[in-house]
Amino acid sequence: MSDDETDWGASLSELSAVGHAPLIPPPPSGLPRVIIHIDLDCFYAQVEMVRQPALRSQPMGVRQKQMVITTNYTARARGIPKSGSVQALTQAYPELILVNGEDLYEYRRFSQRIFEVVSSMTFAHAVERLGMDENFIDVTPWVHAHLSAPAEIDPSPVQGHVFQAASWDKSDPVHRCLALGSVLAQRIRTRIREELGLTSAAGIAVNKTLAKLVGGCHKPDDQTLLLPDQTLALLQTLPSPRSIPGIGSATHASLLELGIDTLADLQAAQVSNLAEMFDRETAERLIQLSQGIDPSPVKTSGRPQSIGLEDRFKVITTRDESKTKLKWLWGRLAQLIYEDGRIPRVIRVTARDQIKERAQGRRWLKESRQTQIAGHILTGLKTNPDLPQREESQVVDICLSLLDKMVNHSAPYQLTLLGIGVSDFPPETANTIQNYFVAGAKETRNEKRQPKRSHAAMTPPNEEAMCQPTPDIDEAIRPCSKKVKPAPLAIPVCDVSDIPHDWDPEVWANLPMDIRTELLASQPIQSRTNVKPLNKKTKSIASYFQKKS
DNA sequence: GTGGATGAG
DNA sequence: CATTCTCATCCAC
Repeated sequence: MSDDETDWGASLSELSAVGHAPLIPPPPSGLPRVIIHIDLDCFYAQVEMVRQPALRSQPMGVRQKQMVITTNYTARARGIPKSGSVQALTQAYPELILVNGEDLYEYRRFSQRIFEVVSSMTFAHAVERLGMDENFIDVTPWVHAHLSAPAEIDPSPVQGHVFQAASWDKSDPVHRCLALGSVLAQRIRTRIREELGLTSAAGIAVNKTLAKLVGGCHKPDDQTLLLPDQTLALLQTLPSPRSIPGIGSATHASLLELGIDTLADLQAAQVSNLAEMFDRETAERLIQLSQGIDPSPVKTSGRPQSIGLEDRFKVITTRDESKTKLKWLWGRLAQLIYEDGRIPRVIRVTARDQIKERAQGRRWLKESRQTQIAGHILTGLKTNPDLPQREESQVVDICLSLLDKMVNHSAPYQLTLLGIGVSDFPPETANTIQNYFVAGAKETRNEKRQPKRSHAAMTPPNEEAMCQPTPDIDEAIRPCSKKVKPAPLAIPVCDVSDIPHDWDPEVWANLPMDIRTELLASQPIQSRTNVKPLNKKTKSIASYFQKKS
């Protein structure tokens, strides 16, 4: 037990990745990983403020049905909570302006653009999305490359806060690594603000869990660095094991059953203590997480594996109402599939039946049914956001037949949720580098489409019949619902110092992200700072856009 | 492959 | 506590 109280146990395990060989990427010569976690401040509210700048000075929140899911910092400065029920908040704070955020369309777009900005600045490094507004970035290679610059010339000042700064040692190479990470984090956040007008918070640490946790120390619009030797100090500030990302309500409940109430209890636990409720691997992971040890790699997020829409409502009791709702959902989903550009092979319908829930004594009971969908039905979405009439009714009929598997229309039921989702996209073979450079092959690439129209103005069908209409509070300040489209995002030019010197930055900047990633991935890391001969594989492609000198 | 459980924001 | 509207992962079947 005494070894758990020394505060360098965690950092040691991080430094030498022994014991986690299968999970960890090859450890960079004794130095720690450097992970940045970027978290947008009250994301939905910020997006709405960008779309409507007049909202900036107002206490404002974003509403979905009867829930206020986030408020802006103007509201929070007045003591308004981050979230709550519409009822409670509007009663206590009549000045609070609410914007409807049930349609995630714009948030999705901003989220994609944030990912693009981050990816464009971090080159071939892994960027992993978490939800709409968070990104993990493994910047270890960049840090490594810049660490080799003479330390005396570049003392690499820290950007932002250092958690418990007293133990800062500028000559410690581990501290220097993290300091470099903080410099990059600051640049990334600045770029997100410049390009998109959004502020964010960041955490810099040796793994994902710690980066995320420490990033919460200074919000909004600021960043915090965690030194490995302050890991336990940070963890001691957490009120409960539930505060650890990865320990959700179910795991927390299981821990409580085992008599593990506090984080200290979990830190001191043995795998054998947890064996009743968890398998060995999970038990080990939970104990490690409680000690700030997290070997999980930052995974590169690709395109989504599924796209879905759900709508909750007061109640639906007939097949006809369901059909109307499904038609409306499908119309919106078709637009999203069109913009994605890939044709899914599976379609899924989700439903929630209050009567079934009560019968089974459950608080929530979501059911879903899925089926393969014949290729020819959806191919129209490759070129058009709307399907031909025939195909559209085929899709709606398929959805209804899936619904029929869940609800018995000859017995009473009360649906309170319907959703449609698609998945099983064919693997993307069109994005290979060969394909891109083959003459005339450009059109075969799976380019992301420009959105044609916004669905923000679309309202659910028969909404008045199916649910109590909620007064549009935001209409009060937005009498003319002017569609504010965010300016198209130009992929920013990289820092010249960060790409090989003989590559033309302008050409580089105009290359699609996947091509850049492929090129840099094939590029030895040292060549970003030192000139090295191109290897054979890269040469032929790289020569296409080398500076003509 | 299907559908539910869990966890994330 | 879940509320809302998602998306990913894991796992029994």
